[in-house]
Amino acid sequence: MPQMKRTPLACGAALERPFFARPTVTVARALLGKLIVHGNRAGRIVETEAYLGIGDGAAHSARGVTPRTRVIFGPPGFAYVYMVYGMHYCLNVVAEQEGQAGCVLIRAVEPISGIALPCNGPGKLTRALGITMKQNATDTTVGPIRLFTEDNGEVLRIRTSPRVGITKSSDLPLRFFIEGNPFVSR
DNA sequence: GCTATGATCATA
DNA sequence: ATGATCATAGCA
Repeated sequence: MPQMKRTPLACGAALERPFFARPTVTVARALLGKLIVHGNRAGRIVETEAYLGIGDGAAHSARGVTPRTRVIFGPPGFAYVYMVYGMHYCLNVVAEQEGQAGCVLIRAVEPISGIALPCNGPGKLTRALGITMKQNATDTTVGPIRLFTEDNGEVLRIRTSPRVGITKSSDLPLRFFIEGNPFVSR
């Protein structure tokens, strides 16, 4: 614990709509190091994955609008939550302009406050933050899940790799994480 | 209606 | 490597 000293909680500005209205990969990288807050629980995003639209076989949005994927085609900055394997929830943040598919899976966060469970995996972090389908399709700029910059001009070392746990389009380098961070998954 | 398939995780 | 467990999507 002593070796990972950080400024107490330099919570900066809330992320606004234009932050999310950018290419999905840009948003996926930009979300690293940002703070995510739900109720009294807060963490720092250390690992993300980009899921594109048509053409990305691994993305839920690959085959167009369905009841489930509707939010991914909606306004940027909204939360897309879904259940995987019948027992875990995954949290995404919608990117791109409204009408364009694209979202960013939050894969791991570093606990900052109010967190009592491991956060090094997409299913674990939703559990630790108390996120369920109730938060699906909520607006992160005004809703229960909020995102903030962390005001400590630290320059992040970002690494890239293929996405985890998928079978289609598994060669694309769309996973991003903070190099050396101990809270990255696996 | 029926079935296959997971953007996972814990256990062994 | 395997099992838990269920919403979604595609098809009949």
